[in-house]
Amino acid sequence: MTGNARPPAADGASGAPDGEGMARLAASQLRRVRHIVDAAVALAEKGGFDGVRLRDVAEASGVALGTLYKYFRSKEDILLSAVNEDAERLESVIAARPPSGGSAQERTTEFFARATRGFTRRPNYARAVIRAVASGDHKTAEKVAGFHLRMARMIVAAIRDESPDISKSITETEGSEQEQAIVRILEHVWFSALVGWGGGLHPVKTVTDQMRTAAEYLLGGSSRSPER
Amino acid sequence: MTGNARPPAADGASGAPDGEGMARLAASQLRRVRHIVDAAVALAEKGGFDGVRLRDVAEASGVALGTLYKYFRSKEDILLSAVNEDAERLESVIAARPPSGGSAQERTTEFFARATRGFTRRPNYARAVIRAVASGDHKTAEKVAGFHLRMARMIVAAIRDESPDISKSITETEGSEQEQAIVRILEHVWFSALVGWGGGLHPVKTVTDQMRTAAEYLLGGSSRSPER
DNA sequence: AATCGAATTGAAACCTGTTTCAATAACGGC
DNA sequence: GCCGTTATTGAAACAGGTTTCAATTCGATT
Repeated sequence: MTGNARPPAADGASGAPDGEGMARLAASQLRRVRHIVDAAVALAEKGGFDGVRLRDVAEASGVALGTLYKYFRSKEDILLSAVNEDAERLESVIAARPPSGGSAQERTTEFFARATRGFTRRPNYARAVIRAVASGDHKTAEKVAGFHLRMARMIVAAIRDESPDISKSITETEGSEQEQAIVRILEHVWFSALVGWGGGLHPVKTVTDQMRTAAEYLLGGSSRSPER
Repeated sequence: MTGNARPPAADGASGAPDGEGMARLAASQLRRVRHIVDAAVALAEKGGFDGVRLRDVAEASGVALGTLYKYFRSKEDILLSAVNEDAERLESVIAARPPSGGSAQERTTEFFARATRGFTRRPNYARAVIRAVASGDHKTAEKVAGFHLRMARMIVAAIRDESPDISKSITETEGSEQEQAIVRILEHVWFSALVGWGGGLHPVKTVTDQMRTAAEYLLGGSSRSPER
């Protein structure tokens, strides 16, 4: 009886590690995972979600399909790892040079403008990732939640005119009740607007415009009752 | 030379009709389309998106796979037809008994509460439909856009304390600039919150709660700068 | 160096969405 | 009722995500 590709479980990091759970892997394994994600991203940049053929990912990253499926639960899972790395990088960039606007509203608008620009700079990859996030797969909920938490941390920082605290690991939701409510809405609007962009409903500019509008309503000072 | 399943094109209603484009079909064809959608919905109620196996849909609705693909471009397309019918029905219900709250904020909150309740009453079906909407398929963008337009009409009606005008066909965006901006944000929040629910990130109650919060910020009178 | 368990491989199978196509049935106009 | 056109069927093929598994390799331990 030769070993199966599946670990004997019992360990929480078994099923399909990554993110924090990837820490306990040997160097050679980390290298494999890295290659897999890199290959998937490269293919996504060229051909979007459909361009990421797992057989190609496996070949390009020099592993067998079975190995790929040992580390990732699905195609979406790989792309979610990639977008989580993106978010990490974004947070570094934001921490190094936080939004500079004078008001919370301005800083938030600037933050989303920068995030959107950076993200949609590689449109095919962006669409692929959006589809992965939107797929609503329960198996990948953790990674999606992790992404949300990191985004929330950056948004709260922008509202407060602070730098996101990169050193802290992300476990809890950031901010006061009210801040959290605002942040959730902003995240919803951003995500949904990106889905609309990805689906061809509107151009990128619409995304940043709508984020500006949302920031006005949520963080701007003026009250309003809509006029026809 | 036997006829192919594909019409000779040249007509806008060719590729894959439905919605308005479905009007010019013969009665027997309408009946087929109806059976297809019904079968898909029934399967989705049982097994969600994955439960809708097109071979089963075809068999249950008594048509061949080729016929199914003559009327619909994809699995998502079928589910989008279903959700558009849902939206139509919802609009009838709303028109018959519009949200009764005293303020725009209250009516809007009530509207989304009713829409969410009705929608998530069949969780598997709802998740299937969410996934179809979120898939971001360019080929189905029209149906998604149509859904958005109808939702927008209902939301504008709720804000204005009117009944949605069912008689009017949906072509243009409703409402003033400002109303449209608010409506778009509300739609984004609703959609994204539903995606989160569908992906197991939070319970249904979170959806309605977040809609209430969004309505407060967007339609409530009080200005605010978030307190920590 | 021998050894044992875990990781990896390679190749095939499986499943389901999608496409294709020749044969057949249904329909509308004459 | 006949005819040409269009719709439908049935069955097969294709594509790519996912699973499976016996054989092999790797790595740490001794």
